[in-house]
Amino acid sequence: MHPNSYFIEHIRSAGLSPTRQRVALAKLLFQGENRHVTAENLYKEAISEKISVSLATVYNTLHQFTDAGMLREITVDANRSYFDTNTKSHHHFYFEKDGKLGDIPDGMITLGKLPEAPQGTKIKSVDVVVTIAHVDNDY
Amino acid sequence: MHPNSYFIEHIRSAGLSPTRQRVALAKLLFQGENRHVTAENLYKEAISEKISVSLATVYNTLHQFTDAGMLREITVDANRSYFDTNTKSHHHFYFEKDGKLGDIPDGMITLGKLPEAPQGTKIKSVDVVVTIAHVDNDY
DNA sequence: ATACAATTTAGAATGTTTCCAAATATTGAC
DNA sequence: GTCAATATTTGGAAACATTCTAAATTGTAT
Repeated sequence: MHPNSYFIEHIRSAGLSPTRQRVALAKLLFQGENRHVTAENLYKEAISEKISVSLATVYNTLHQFTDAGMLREITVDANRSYFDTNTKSHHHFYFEKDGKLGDIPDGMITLGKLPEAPQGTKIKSVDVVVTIAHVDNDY
Repeated sequence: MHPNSYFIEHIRSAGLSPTRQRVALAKLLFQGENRHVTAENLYKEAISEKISVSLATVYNTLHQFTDAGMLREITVDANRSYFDTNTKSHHHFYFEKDGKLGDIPDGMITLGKLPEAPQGTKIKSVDVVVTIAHVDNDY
């Protein structure tokens, strides 16, 4: 059996052709633990693993995977987009110092009742971000 | 009494000199209702009100006001920073279609117990963003 | 294999934000 | 008020993430 068939299947079932670069990126993203990546750092990782792919393709692929529900886009910082391989609804720590994201285990935050969405609209997402900063010794 | 003395005082008490442009921007921001602005749209508003100020100064001023606790920066979109004149802890709707923010009235969302911040760090903020999208008629 | 369609690519373009060094304004001392 | 010292403002350049574009390459169905 092809060593990549799992990833190829994953991509196919999202309605995308399993191209060389999509398969390679899917391997980086979906083998192993859940991950939080930015386009730039996934691109650098690919390059350092000798995967020949362009930055534009990394952007395209991240968006295609997101549209296909394989990734979830997370907004925690006004200057960068993060993509989370865990698409189940959950919340995030954002460690300002190093720009890293962490998952908040399910159940650790409980949201109360949500307001209704106005007519003709729907709630697309509810995101909770707990931003963690260093303590400044303000004595 | 100087018509701007309220704003001048506000700026002084934040430890900033009340320059022409800071006073003018403070008037736009703090007279009337609470507001959600981006640097770009505050800049355009200032220009259309014949306030002579540069975009760089708008950015500087928004950050200085934020550092001084007069504004709160809100991250809802990966491409733009929003600043909220309401610095009390509260949450937001984000209307994707037109890039506008709305406040979620206090009490409409109740957060359960929060996790502890790791050693040497503290929770800087907890932001809840409810993103509102248009309903696509997927029939 | 071939042909048509989809994807990838490098580089240009865009949009937001920050940086810079020069010009201007503000402040505090007299 | 004037002056010198300091802080602020400014336009333009630079930085950065992201999107766009049109040409080249690859994938797919036959």
